[in-house]
Amino acid sequence: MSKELAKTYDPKGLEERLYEKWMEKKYFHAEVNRDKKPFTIVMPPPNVTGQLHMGHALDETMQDILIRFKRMQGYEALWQPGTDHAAIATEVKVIQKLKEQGIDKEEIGREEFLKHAWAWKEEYGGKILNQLKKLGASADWDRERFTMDEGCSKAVTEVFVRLYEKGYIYKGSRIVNWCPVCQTSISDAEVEHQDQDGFFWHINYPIVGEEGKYVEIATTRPETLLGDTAVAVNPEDDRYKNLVGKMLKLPLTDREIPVIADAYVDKEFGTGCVKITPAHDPNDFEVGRRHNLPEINIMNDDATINELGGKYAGMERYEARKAIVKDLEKQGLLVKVVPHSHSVGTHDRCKTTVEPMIKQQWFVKMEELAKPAIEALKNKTLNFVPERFDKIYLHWLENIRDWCISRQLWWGHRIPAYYCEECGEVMVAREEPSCCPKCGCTHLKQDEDTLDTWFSSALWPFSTLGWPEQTEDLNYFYPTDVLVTGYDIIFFWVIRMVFSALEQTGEVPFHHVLIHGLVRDSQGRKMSKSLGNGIDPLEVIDKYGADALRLTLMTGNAPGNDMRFYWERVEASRNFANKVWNASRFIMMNLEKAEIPTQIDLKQLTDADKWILSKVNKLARDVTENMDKYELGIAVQKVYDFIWEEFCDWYIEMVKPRLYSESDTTKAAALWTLKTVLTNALKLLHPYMPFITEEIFCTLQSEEESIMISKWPEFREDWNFEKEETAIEIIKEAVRAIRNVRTGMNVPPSKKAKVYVVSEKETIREIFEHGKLFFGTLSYASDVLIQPDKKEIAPDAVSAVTPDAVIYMPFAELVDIDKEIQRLQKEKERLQKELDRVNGMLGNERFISKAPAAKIEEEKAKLEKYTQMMAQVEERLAQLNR
RNA sequence: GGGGUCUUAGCUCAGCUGGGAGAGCAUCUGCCUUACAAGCAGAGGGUCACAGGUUCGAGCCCUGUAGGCCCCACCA
Repeated sequence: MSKELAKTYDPKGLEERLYEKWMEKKYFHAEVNRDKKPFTIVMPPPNVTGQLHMGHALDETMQDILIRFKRMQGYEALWQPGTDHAAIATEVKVIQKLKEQGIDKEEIGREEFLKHAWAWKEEYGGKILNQLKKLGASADWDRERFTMDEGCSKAVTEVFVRLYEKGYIYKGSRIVNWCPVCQTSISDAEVEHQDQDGFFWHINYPIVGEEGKYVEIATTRPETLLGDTAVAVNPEDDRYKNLVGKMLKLPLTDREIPVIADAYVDKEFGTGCVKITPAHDPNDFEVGRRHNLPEINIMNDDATINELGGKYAGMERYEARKAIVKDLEKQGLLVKVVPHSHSVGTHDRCKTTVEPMIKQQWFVKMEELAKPAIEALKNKTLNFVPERFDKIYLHWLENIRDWCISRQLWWGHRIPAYYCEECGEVMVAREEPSCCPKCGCTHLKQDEDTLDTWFSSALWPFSTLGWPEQTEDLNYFYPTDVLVTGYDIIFFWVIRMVFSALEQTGEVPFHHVLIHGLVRDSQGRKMSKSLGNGIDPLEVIDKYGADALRLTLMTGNAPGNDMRFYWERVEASRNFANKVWNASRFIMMNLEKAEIPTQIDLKQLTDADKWILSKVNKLARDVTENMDKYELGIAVQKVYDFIWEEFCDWYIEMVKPRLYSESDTTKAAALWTLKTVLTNALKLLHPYMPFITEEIFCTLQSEEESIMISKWPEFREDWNFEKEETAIEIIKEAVRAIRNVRTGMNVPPSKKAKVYVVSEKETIREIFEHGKLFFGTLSYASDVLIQPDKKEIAPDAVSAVTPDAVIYMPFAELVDIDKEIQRLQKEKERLQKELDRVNGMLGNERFISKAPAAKIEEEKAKLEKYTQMMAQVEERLAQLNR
């Protein structure tokens, strides 16, 4: 009846085949369906030119698990995929490629360059999505989007115009972070602070008209001296009060600058006198604006000194520093040089030291936009998992500064601002205006700048669903349910999506943010290209299969925590896959030999059948609970343990004698149970290991089409068998005790022995009577005798004391009495310790009066159990010592 | 300077709402038992960083200390 499963588990053969089947059958596709509840995840769009790395693998696996889980639960599950144009990263790559061909960006011009960029996108873009498919990602590929496609671009323009009209976007001359290598401004979020060892140069600035008198300042950047327009002191600083208002001769220049008072200056730090360079330091910029100081930009865009730098013009900034220090020294103005470690801002992408520069840029005013985003978290419309990321989110929003959104790049969304070449009028519009509304001329020019790449990704959750149109999709699938991403991207993306969505759609873009950590190498280092320590997920898939990789990434790792990658762990995952495979093969082999009914009266099941059915039933309940709480690692651990231990190591072994017997009347029940439990376990495992579960499921359930659209198991009352569960646990306890004793006495399984189960309690004897068949096999018995007393048992038989029964095994010549006594002594010690603990608790009045009744009952039951066991052990010892 | 996080078996890590310490790998012992040696059956191994506190009871909650990691921050 069943199809045959391949002899050995080979992920390579089946993964590709099954993925194709899923695609063909359109299982990943989601449509508006009012009969179902929607469940939506938007995929963090990987960079078009990106290469799949372990971080993606983890991120996508988590999303796929959630989507598959919800899909099986009957939700209309949409996983919206796409790619990001990754403005700066892509532009840099295209420039590099052109350079290799001897082509210069500036030479070919904007239009031509963009052709190359699009060609690049066509060639490499989407490659990463194909790599995701190898992972098993069940995203709705029919809906694939790109941040620069027509719809997303329209959304970008719309948002820009709206924000501009509301006054939230403005253009201004501000100090921005400038990357001299990439030749563009960057936002604060893109600046990485690095502690660097540097120096404090103490320099004397001569006081004008007071020969031989100086003001000593201290700076870490002497080259910026060329742009100084003041020296500031703290107004409360008594040492310098009389200096305020005086003029200083700026060394190496012919300028004179004033001494001003500003509270920004820290009296305790340095000399208490600060040189003010408004054009090259954010703080100085503020001070400068407060005091109306001139802003002298002394640098070119590539961070060389410009013509305002006099003799230093043309020098690179660090070269200029050296020259200036040397000249100061010559003039005797250099007081001292003190080693000093300070934090330097670098561009996160190219690691170049950022140069603060005053530039005309576009900004988003953040204060008002931040408020609803803060509120959304506080009123729990938005939730981080784990919660500790709340603080990071709030702290950033509460201290937010305006967002510099213009970039001096070509690859990206061009700013929808137009300038009249006649009168200079600025127009921000959805479409290019035909003429200037002010002067009527038609000579208009669009702003040269493009937008920060994150400006478009901030709209991703709704732009991909059709916004600004009020589409059915948007209506149905939005707001999305959960966003899965790494903690490294909260500032760049998560926060910006939240405030953008709240402003544009009036709703949070998602209700939960599931945060994961980094996948590091086996030594705990970040995987990086420069270190060459990265592990290619595709290589792992090639060697062990996508299922093994997915399982590896999901086990032994808590939300938000980093994890290390070990090949050994992949191997362990693969071994588990192999276990599942073989167990399934075994079951199918047996199913082939006999007819089994599709439906069965549960009364026909034996205790063992009911036990495992009850177990898998509870497993479904627990796993669902864990998954609902995003405890994906805990959930899969439970499935793993169930399948390997309970199902394979215990249940299958219990059932074997029934299967092998010609006459056993409960064989059909066993087969039904095997099939049912396996099916349910496979379903619970499916989100984690989609391929192997599908392959087995389809072979096992030939009448069903696919596990991924099968129904997720739910807890059902009629599969709950408490009594049988207890019964089987009692037998398992006995089996373990027997095996333990046998190993301790070096009796191999091949040496069968009679096993006597002694218990005064009829209920216990009944339990063993019911399970006699498999109990005998599991405990290597030649015969099982169940009796109320020790009658007929040889006095030198070896014994094993369990809470419910005492087991005797006459090993005859094998018995070493001394060894047996030793073993029993050890057991006695262990029991005594337990008894002491329980007695300690129960003897504590405060425990009795304060602990919950259930707990007290539990301890009392234990006391009884241990007391009984102790009596048995003691009796046995007395007997042997005789 | 502020915040977060970690410290649990030899290694890497789980441990959900406080109630007798777990997994994988490694080690040791015995097994080719007709699904699986990528396996089976057992074993050893932990004052849960340290010091206090709350509690009948703390790996878990609170405070402090030490060490590691991370993030944020305009001290020139």
